[in-house]
Amino acid sequence: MNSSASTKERILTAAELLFAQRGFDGASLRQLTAAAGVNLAAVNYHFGSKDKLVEEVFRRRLDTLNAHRLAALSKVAGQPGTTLETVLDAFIRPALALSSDGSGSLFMRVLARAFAEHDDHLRQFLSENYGHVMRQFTAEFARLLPGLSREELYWRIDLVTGALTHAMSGFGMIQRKGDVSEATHREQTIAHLIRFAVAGLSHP
Amino acid sequence: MNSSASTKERILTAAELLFAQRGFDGASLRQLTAAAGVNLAAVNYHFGSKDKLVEEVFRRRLDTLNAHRLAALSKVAGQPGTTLETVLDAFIRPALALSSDGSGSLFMRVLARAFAEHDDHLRQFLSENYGHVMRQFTAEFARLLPGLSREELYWRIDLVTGALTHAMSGFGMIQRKGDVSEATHREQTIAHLIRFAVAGLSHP
DNA sequence: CAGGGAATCAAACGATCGTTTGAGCATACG
DNA sequence: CGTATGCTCAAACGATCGTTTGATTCCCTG
Repeated sequence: MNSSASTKERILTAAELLFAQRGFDGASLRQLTAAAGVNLAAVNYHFGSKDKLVEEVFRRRLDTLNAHRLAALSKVAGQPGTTLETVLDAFIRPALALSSDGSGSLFMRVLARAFAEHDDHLRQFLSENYGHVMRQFTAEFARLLPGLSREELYWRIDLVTGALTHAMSGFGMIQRKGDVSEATHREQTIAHLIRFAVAGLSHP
Repeated sequence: MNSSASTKERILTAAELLFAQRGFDGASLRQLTAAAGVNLAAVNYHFGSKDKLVEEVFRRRLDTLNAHRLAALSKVAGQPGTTLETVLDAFIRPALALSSDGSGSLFMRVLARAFAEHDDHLRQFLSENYGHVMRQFTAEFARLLPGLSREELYWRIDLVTGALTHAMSGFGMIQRKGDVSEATHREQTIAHLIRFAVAGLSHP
């Protein structure tokens, strides 16, 4: 573990890794603090409790990830030339950039876990703090797909979200062919996901 | 809890509910046996260990679910009039029938959990025992989509699987409009999922 | 009716969990 | 220099975990 970073940062990085590997319950504070090279009591000292640590793991990544998403969305939302592709790009690209980062490459896996676990407390935390992001994207999808009923739109967004979350949680796991660069691979993946999402959202 | 069923059956039913609600680690054998109305030691007596119980929870549902899927697939696979829709129907309909059963309505949620948790032991168990099912469906998809490369096909199947797993894990949660019957609602959902999957698999 | 294997039971096992404690250390400020 | 303040540390807390034990009850069969 990086011994130059601060204790809080080392704990967050080790927690992200272990939460991705073993889940929130499965990763103990003793494994976690040992991997981070800090004392066991450091978690409760710096974060208050294990639950607060979990929230902070999400906050560290989602604050900037969703800020990037909204920044990209604001550049295209409501504009005349905007298409489904450009809106989906605003949603997908920041997530895959984070996954390619090396630093945050495991976070999408953690997010997929929280997505599958129907834990009420965690869902409420995510909804309260980041629900407005999905709401803004949904509004733009509704504008670009005027033929769909509200119910039909929610259905399709739910399905697309499930597919993207699942796919992005595995990004970085699959070995890419040696003759393409990381950037090229990412662009191809983004194109894949966008085409799939467009087909799922806009089929007749 | 149903006190007329056998102890093993009562344990499996209570385990399915609690695994869906709290996860495999989160549900303790004490909560589980209390909910089932059986003694704490009954789990280790009848199943050997908690891990074996988890496997049995999957086996009880997946044996019949996948048998139904393969039976439906064998009726259409390779036939001249077969389309993507009929193959997807063979895959989706048995799962939603199980979800509508009342008895097994929570199992798809458990399956979605196992899907998100990248637990090696559980994945190996599922792959060894039920991997041939997805292999047969994949072969039929490949036959119906000759224009796609193997890599492209795997990509799309992975995305569709993620979407369907996510959607079916929430089936039964959403309140349906009061004027449609359970059967009608299920048919509409199947139609929804099939159309989405067809669009995701076959877009140009 | 008697005997015996299957099933259930309360109780306890050692291990591990998240959390708390209080002493010890460092660094900065008067 | 003395002393606050922020942080780290080993150790222990009570609770809960999965599992095991040995006695007891149940039920079928001869």
